Amino acid sequence: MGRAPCCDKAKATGTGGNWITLPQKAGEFEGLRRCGKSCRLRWLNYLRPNIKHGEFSDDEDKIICTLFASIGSRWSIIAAQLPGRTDNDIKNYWNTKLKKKLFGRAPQSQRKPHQISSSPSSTVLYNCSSNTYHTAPTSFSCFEPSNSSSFSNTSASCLTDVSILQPQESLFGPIQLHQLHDNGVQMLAGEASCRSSDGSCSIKKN
DNA sequence: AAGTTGCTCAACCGCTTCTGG
DNA sequence: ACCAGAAGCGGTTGAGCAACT
Repeated sequence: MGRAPCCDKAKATGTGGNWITLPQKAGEFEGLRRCGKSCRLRWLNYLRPNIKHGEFSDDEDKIICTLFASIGSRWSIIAAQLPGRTDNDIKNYWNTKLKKKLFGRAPQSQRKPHQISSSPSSTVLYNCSSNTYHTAPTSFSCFEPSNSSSFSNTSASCLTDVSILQPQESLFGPIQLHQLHDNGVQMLAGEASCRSSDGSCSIKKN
């Protein structure tokens, strides 16, 4: 009954069984005291082959920021765009480093442990020319993958001054991209969308 | 050297989603 | 349509370590 065990799909990568029965089997040999859920998590986040450990690259930063701006804290979807990174990894990276990088930090005396002082704004702006991130009151910036329509291409380049408007209402529907000109005029520059089925995102430039 | 504070990240927890009976 | 049970997901915690005083 129920969903097919994820291990059926994962046999090729080594779990080879049912997460619920795995700790029982392991316990027979090593006295392992873990529930199946913990085993699954440990496998997914740490033991799985091809997991990348270590520093995130600038490209990965950009992709995380862009996807967070457009779909929010859907870490599994964001992780799907970053081969070798896990949702837990990205979540931790966002909470401990990237958020500070984006939103700045309050004086240490005002902070409690494990707390980010400034509440995350729903908007993120990336300045292509200075290669920096900052908050913006009404718009998002986004990146355009250099030569494909998929974010799986990590060598993203900028669409200068392009903003995604009304992101909250457009989680998976098409999001209009507007280009801001020096004289303040906004021109429709393209459309971005994410598919809820597989979490892939794409940008179509006009 | 000892105590305090802050940071990182693996793991936990509880809720949601999915799927076959 | 409903239920049961398993996986999936995201928020949160806390141990261990580093930096600072």
